[in-house]
Amino acid sequence: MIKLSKMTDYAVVILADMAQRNGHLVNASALAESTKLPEPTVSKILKLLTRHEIVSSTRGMNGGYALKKTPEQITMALVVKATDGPIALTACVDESADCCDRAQSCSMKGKWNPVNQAMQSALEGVSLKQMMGGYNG
Amino acid sequence: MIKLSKMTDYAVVILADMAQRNGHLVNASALAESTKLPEPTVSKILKLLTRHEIVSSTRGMNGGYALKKTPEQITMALVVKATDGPIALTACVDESADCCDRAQSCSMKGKWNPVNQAMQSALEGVSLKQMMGGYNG
DNA sequence: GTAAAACAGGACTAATGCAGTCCTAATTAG
DNA sequence: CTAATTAGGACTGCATTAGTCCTGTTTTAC
Repeated sequence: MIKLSKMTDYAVVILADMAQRNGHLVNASALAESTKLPEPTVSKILKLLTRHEIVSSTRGMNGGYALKKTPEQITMALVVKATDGPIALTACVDESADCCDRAQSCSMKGKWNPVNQAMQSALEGVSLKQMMGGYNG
Repeated sequence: MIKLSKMTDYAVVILADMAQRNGHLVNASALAESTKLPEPTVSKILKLLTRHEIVSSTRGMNGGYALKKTPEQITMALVVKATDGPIALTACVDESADCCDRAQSCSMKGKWNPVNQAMQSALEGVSLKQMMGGYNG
């Protein structure tokens, strides 16, 4: 089964939780407790989300995290990119790519683009807000 | 990176090769040579494709494989299902699913459906023929 | 009828990648 | 200066996947 990593799954749960907090700072351990996920894992994910500017972080005592975008602006494409890396179903994303050791003979070289793009569009079409639909804390 | 398995990748290469042969039977070892892929692997993939009725097989001496559908009819969704199993980005495909050990507390339970469906549509929208575009053996 | 060619199915092994944890450094409030 | 908190990265163990191989079944040729 094509699947996204648990990291992405967790990231969505964490972001949904943060979205309930109206921009207030929350630290990693509070989020871990609230989501029932292990703290080191939550921490790791928050770092990834921070690097990709989906959440903002504040260091030091009384520091923590907050959403940097609205739930409408946070698409699954963004989250997947942050936790799983670039969205592409194969390494062969363009004609020139050194996709595999069979590149010379591979007749499919560069032909995966339509699939990768369809995939990316699909993920851009779903926002955090949509995924939270019906949820009322 | 979200990615499909190498099996799916190989499957497309194999199917594209078969599509060049105008319905003639080809055996596994000939396909292995033609695609430069290892024979046992090619064989394994052909068995999967046969079970999912994408190719037909003929046993016995002078047996082999042939496409059972036209390149237009063979969508990426079909191929992925044959080689990777059901198309779903998470195990949490519906409200009732016993998706994980945190099902009770998971606020995202059942919310992945839009993403899974968007994904499936994306893969159904790309056919083998499209991927072979521009290829002239 | 026997042997050879080819597919069917499944068991096994090795390697890869990911989840998860932990440690050290940097930053800020008090 | 000390405590709280994030930043970054290294390390380990587990799970999944790729890949191979073996045994059985079917069909054709002689």
